Amino acid sequence: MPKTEPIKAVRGVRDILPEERGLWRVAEQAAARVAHRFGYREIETPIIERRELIERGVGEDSDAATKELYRFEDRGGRQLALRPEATASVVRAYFEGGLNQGPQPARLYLMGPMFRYDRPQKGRYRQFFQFDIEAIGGSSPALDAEVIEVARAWLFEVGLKELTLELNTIGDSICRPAYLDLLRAYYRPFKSRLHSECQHRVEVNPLRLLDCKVPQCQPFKADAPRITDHLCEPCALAWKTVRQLLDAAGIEYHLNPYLVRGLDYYTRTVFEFYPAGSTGSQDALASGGRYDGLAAALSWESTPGVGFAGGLDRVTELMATEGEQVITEPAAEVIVLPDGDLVAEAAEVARLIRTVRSAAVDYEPRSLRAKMRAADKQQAKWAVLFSAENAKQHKVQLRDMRTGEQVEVSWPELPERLLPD
RNA sequence: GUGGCUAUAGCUCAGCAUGGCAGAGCACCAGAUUGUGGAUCUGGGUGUCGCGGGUUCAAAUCCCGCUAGCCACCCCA
Repeated sequence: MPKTEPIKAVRGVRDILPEERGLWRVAEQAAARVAHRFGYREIETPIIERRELIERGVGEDSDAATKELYRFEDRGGRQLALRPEATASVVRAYFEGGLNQGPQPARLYLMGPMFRYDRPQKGRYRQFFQFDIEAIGGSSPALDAEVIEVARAWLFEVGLKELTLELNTIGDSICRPAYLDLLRAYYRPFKSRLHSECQHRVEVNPLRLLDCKVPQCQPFKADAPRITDHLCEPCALAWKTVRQLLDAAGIEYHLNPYLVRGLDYYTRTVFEFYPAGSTGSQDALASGGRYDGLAAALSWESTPGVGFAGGLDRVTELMATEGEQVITEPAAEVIVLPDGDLVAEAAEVARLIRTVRSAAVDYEPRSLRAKMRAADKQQAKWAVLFSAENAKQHKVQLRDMRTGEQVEVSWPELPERLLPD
């Protein structure tokens, strides 16, 4: 048979191997614990959705929709997409599942894979995992602060305490249009001195001018009008309340007037958590904000909401570099090493042991020495070995791998001898 | 989508400038130990040199294309 190229994983995705999986479980369990502590209930939504939901959910002109979306047509000709984030799906499920009829707000959390077709590098994958929190059906600024507190509590819980919280508000549909006009008016005279994309932004999406990182566009930022000076009364009050609540909770934050969301239905609070000292935007561990216009953009009844998405890939990466130690339990506590081809007996012995402890059988046709070495490598706590003679008498040699002590035990005695302390 | 760096054993990497038998350490396998792990010693290379083409008597080495990883952009978790 001609040798052909072995089949590898597709670009930008990866396996979480057993050794690494323990660390992930720590991050996931912390997320679930924190979510429950704040009264959030778990929800799961499909990773495939109608393309429209996704496109309208992330903004049809956004990068996420135009160049990063995994889209495909199914066998029935339906236009589908892999979700690049969870919020639109959760909002859809909130209405479809009747959660809008229950107590408000609905506090929901979700964990799962998201997909974006962008160029892979460390901390950025085409399939990545998010911990997602959404509080839908409530407009209180207290929920904004709560969601930020949940994000922080999670990061704290997994040992990431050196954090920077960037915070801003972007107003709402009442006050933002007027502010955008001011911003446009301010930038128009400089338009020719901006880089090409920003020239376009002046008319189309002036908010994005504020977080442009191209050097030639920087000089104009400092004197640009700030949204915080042009908020309508309700937005100003909400903005003040959020900050007061964060202060009261002892949560430090850094006001960043250049932190924006480029989409119309994002409103008021926006925030991002970074590891302390980080500069790159690709290091964001969690980010979120309020999206009072999203439900309407999806053609559901207008409903406020706020939430965040945290990146499991980046969080576990950081946990590992911060030296988070995860005790890896042995795959099996007891390893049964039969002599020769005493397969049926070995299986029976293992079955008896499994009433009290995990047990695996070494069926490989190799020397006892090799099997012992393998048992040692797997950090088994006990080895159970027996010869044909032992098997006939329903006896085994029970060896404590830590002390090297070895005793002869009859089959019926095994569970008792191996009882967990 | 743009620019740059990289790709040799399971892992970390040397070899490449100046073409000439594919290497080291760790890991792995076997034995010493007459079937009982860890320590030690001995032996074993387990490889389409990322893939495809080109130049050459000869290519891991030089040239071209592709793929993948990493880095900086774009953007995001």
